[in-house]
Amino acid sequence: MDLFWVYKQLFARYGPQHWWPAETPFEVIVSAILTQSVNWQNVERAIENLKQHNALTSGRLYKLPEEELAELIRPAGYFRQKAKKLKAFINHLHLEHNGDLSRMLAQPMKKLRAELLSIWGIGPETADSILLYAAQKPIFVVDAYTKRIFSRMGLVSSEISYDELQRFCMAQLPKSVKLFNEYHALLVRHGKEVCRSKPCCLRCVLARECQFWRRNSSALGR
DNA sequence: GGCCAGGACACCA
DNA sequence: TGGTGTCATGGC
Repeated sequence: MDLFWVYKQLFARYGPQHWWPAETPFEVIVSAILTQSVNWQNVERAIENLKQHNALTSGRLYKLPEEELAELIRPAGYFRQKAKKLKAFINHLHLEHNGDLSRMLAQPMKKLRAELLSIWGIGPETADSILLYAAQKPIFVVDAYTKRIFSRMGLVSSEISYDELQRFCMAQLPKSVKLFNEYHALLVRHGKEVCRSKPCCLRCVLARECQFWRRNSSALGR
């Protein structure tokens, strides 16, 4: 079994996901930070608050006091921490790139990734989401769903690190922005919808490839 | 009322 | 390098 086969199954089942659900690269970055460990619906409320207060531009966020920002993003959870994280990013953008996001995102992928990871509050997944969905760089975004689905299928250990899983995925897929965009979105869709509980394989399009299904197929009535 | 959601960081050994 | 606690809201 290869990862491209898995992709084709997911795409056949769910179709295009049209990610990232945001209107501008800046909105991608803000929502990528807001969505850390939180339901997307909560992020949408926070984004809506920012829009209503006309605060969803780097210039406006730069001037907005951290306490006010925290109140606006309260629905997204961890709102004090996330206000700090957003401020850390905005301050970096203004200090290092004079507020010019396009210039920042135009850098080579490796350099930009290192720069993003150096900003407080941006870890590997957030950095890669920004690289892929805001900067259109060909990098595979790993998240909890990726690890859960692939380890449940027996492809990797559930103990695998972020970097190892990313290398595993990128080693067997063409380096395509379009593919990586859709693949990550499909894994999230599948993870949310089906592969949440352990005996997911009763409804899972990947059932026959899934180690859990193979171990329990008789008990599952197949 | 408990559990979980599209993580990251601080602190410790 | 790895384990644990912390950050916090909202839906089910």
